[in-house]
Amino acid sequence: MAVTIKDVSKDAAVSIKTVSRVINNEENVAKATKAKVLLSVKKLGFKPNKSAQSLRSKKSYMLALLYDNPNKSYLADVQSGIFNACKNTGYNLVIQECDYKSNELKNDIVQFVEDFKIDGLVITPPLSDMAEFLQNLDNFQIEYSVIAPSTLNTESLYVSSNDYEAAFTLTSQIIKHGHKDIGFIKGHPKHSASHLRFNGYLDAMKSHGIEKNDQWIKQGNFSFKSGFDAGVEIFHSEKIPTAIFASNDSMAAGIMKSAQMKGMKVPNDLSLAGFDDSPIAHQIWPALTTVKQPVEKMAAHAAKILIAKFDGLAKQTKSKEFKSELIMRESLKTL
Amino acid sequence: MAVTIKDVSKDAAVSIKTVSRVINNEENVAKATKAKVLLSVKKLGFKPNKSAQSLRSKKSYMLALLYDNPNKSYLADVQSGIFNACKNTGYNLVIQECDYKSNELKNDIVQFVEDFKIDGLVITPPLSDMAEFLQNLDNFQIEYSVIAPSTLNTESLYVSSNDYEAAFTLTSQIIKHGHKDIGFIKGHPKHSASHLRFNGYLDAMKSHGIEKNDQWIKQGNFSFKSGFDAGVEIFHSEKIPTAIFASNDSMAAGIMKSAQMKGMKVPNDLSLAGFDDSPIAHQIWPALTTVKQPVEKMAAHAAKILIAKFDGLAKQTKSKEFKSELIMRESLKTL
DNA sequence: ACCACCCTTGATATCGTTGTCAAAGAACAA
DNA sequence: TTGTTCTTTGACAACGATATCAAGGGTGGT
Repeated sequence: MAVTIKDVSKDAAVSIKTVSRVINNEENVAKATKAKVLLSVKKLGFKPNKSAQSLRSKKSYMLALLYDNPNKSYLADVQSGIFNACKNTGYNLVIQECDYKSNELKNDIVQFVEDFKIDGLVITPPLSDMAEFLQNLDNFQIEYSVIAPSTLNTESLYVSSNDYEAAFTLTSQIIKHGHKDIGFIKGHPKHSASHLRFNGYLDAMKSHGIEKNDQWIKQGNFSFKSGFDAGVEIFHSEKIPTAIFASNDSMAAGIMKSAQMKGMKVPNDLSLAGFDDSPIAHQIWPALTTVKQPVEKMAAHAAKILIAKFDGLAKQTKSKEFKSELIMRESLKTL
Repeated sequence: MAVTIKDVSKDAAVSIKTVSRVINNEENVAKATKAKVLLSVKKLGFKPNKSAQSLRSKKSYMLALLYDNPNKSYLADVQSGIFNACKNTGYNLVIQECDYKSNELKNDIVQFVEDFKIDGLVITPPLSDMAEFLQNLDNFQIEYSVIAPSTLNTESLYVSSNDYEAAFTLTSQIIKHGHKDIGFIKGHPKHSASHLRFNGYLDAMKSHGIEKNDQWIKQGNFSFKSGFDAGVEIFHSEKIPTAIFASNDSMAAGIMKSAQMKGMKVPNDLSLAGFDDSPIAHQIWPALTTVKQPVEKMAAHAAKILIAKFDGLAKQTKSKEFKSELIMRESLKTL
């Protein structure tokens, strides 16, 4: 049989309530008592029973990851970040796939949270960009933290990245490599990152005094296929750009495929840049110049600020912006 | 306040124990009583409180996925399969990363299962191939089901795939395309799938009366880099094969990169085949001929047989072998 | 010396289920 | 009819924590 709070209380010669106070870090426990209890806890190897705690305290000690994102590698990184953050905190993670287009989404999620008594949600794009959806969570007093939201509400918990800045820098780099004819593939329109990256590109072009060419700017949706299709279209134009910046690596890989199928050589005939540093970025040849975001760290932090709030340590762990890193690889060539 | 068993018992005018019997599908409840209770359950929207059930019955209603596998897309498929299987069963999934090389692995996992009161484990390669590890779980009476184990113990719960057969078929296809000089890249030696696939290749070669060439057979470990390195080595040989079959897609992509860097064209100068149908297989150009395993279905089934056992329905859901499917794409060309 | 107040502690109720065990009723055999 | 067995049901304890509330002891002010 496992060690219970009762065993500890006997061993430490205090009441069970006192043990409870110690393990919950409550105030008003004499230092000596606390030490005595902690000793017994350690000696007996006591671990509180989650079910009992949960039953009595109405907390589930469960976070849920909400996603509607086909990018497996992104998702895997997010998950792994959250799992690491949960380790040794007593919190656990459950994963919930959603359909951001569903009309029932709002209600489904509220139902889900209530059914499983989820303590808090970690929300990924594009759900993190749906203001009405988040508002609904607020109305039901559901706790959540968002990854890369579009509007930085200072009251809510979030982690963000510097997409605009990174896109600006990368575009500037492309320009510095001598390119002027630079195409752009936009990401999924529901993701705020798409707009941030696009604006970074636009502003970099403008600030270097380079005209954009709308024939080379295509709408994609972050999928390989949308990149491929955009490539096919662009290569049908009368004039072809010397470089294309795609808002993520999958689309850049799609463009590369369409270029190679046309007999064009990357980077000799066409320079390419992506975004995200997904595995695909270095598993194709030539490898993609791209921007690496600390996705795992961001996800971990998103979980941490939630947990900190639950444990009453909100002051220590706050919302935060993370910096991305430019990764120069073979797909970008000096003209 | 949520609806409890007490509310239901009042509404149905029976004791709480009877309600408990109904929701747990126990025997010896009169048909009429059962109907009455189910009606109230539905009417009030009663859902049993997990924590209370768990506390009293000593079950956690949690499965854990054990893995030590760097392949994110494989893992994502496995996860998603298990999640689907868990849906509406009341079971939940937690994920546990392990280090298969660790000496403490055995003890760590036992500890983990006891700490979290995990009801059962779903075990993926290469952990599923470690006989001693599985034996240890048996000793501690920990329930588990394995995905693609090396030795098919009829007593244990497992799902397997026909790796040998698929590798045999694919190799035969390559031969039918006119190739005789066929290289092979072996997978991670600790994965039983590696040996099955290799044997499928060897036997297909033999049965078509084709000599293997050991210079073209390299040891890999399923990683992109190991494929790349193997390619570099092979392309240094005096004679170069006309086709290479890599035990997974990542390695095939690695070979493709090394070939392209050498200026070779795939499939004109070299045909390639992979295994797994990972996303990368169709995100490179030319797209890879490969073998698609129903990973998600397999994982779902692995979870199902576990859950069936817990719910006393072991007879209905049994261990099973799944068939893979050959996917012909551009990377394989007729000589 | 006395009282008020705060800090610390514990006895006991409680969360929402399932387990135990016994009782009531039905069914069957003699 | 009577006793035996089986089916169905319910009263109450128990799981292992936290919540409530009251009591004991120390401190400081008067």
